[in-house]
Amino acid sequence: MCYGRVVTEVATGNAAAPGRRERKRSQTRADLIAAAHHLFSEQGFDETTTADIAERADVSQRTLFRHFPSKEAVLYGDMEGLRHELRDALAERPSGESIVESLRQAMLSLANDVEQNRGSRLLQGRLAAGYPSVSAYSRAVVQTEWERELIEAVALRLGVDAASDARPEVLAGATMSAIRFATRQWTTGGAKGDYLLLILDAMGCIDDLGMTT
Amino acid sequence: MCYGRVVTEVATGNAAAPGRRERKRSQTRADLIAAAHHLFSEQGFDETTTADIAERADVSQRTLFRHFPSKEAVLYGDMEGLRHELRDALAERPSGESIVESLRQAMLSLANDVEQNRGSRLLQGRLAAGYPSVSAYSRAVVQTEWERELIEAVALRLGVDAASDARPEVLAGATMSAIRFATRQWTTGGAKGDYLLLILDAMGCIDDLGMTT
DNA sequence: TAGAATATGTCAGTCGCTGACATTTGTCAA
DNA sequence: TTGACAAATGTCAGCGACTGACATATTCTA
Repeated sequence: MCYGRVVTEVATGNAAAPGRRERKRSQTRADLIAAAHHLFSEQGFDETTTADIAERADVSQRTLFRHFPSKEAVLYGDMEGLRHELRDALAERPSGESIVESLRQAMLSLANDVEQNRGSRLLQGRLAAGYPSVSAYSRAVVQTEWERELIEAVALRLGVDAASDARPEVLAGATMSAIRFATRQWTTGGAKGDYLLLILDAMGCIDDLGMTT
Repeated sequence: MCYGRVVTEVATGNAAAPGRRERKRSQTRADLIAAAHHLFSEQGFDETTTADIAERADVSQRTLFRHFPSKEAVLYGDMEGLRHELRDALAERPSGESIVESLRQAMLSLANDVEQNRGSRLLQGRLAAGYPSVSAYSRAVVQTEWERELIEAVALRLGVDAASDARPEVLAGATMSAIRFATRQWTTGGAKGDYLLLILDAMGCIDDLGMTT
């Protein structure tokens, strides 16, 4: 069940003037996210119903599901741009650079995002640690999307087909594991440490995975 | 939501005589799995309701949810032992062996299982490819359980704490990616090829991940 | 064989999520 | 400005996964 897609109808070419309609739309979207984050952090994820969220955002429950395909999607609703940032960051790396180094540099996007959205990211991390359904969504949807970006970027750089060559997927998998590890450390540590440092540290072992004892 | 646990109440110490009650219990469990697999392969996953499954297994819907915590869990209900097989296989490897080699050898368990349950594994693979909810469950529950086994085994062998040292998690992540890649190849190829060979092939690149271009 | 333990059925109910239809609101051209 | 079209929203009814509670039946054990 769950996790269905919602057609987000992104800007129709003209990225300059959003217009009142689009402005209102993204406002209710932001309201829903804010309402959800507030309630989740106050009462917990399972303990908050989608009706509660809609109520607090002052829209109907039906409207919530027009903006988000699932309750979990509202929680992660403020991570939209991150995927593209990741993609762009990867695309901008010089092709002369080693791939692992490119991946490392791309992690700056993540670190940047975490720094600018501390509260939200911490909430997401804590809920993922405490609620199986949130953890499942994070793994199965959010992280899988990022992984796909990594895979495609690596495949492009290696000049191979990701469907027939395992290397992109395996390298991306190792990187995602490093991200998970770092994120967990950051979350359980109360978001005090330097996220970027944690990631780079975790990624350090990729260079000599094969040599592991 | 979903994916809650069910207390499976495994054998009460005495592994010899299951007794009629336990026999009946595991029989209805098997019936449910068989019914589900049949209906899933005939009509698809989303198109089959838990009421349908219960009906076909000739039990009440409530009973289904006493045996399995979710519809997805019924689909993967015949994968119980695999996790422990994996663990045992890993525990039995000599500590002198390189860890990657141990992981490779442990993959024999998976390959064995796939060989002995072709139909079921192929169905699971196809449904995971076709239904987001199945794919999500596979990633978030099944694969995550396996990964945890790998992590613990590697941590033990390295003599490090998996909570503070990233290497076990990163190596396990790379391995899981190789498994995913191999499984996808096997599934889309119609389950014709040698699964073990596909896994070993995919794992081949782990040795020199850091050197990638 | 009595009594405890467990498995099952039944029923009512919650909650996530969706389709259908009517209403409002923003947009854009005449 | 107005009038028509498109998109956003509200309302309502309903499906389906999943759960708690209680009664009943079956199995185990002393």
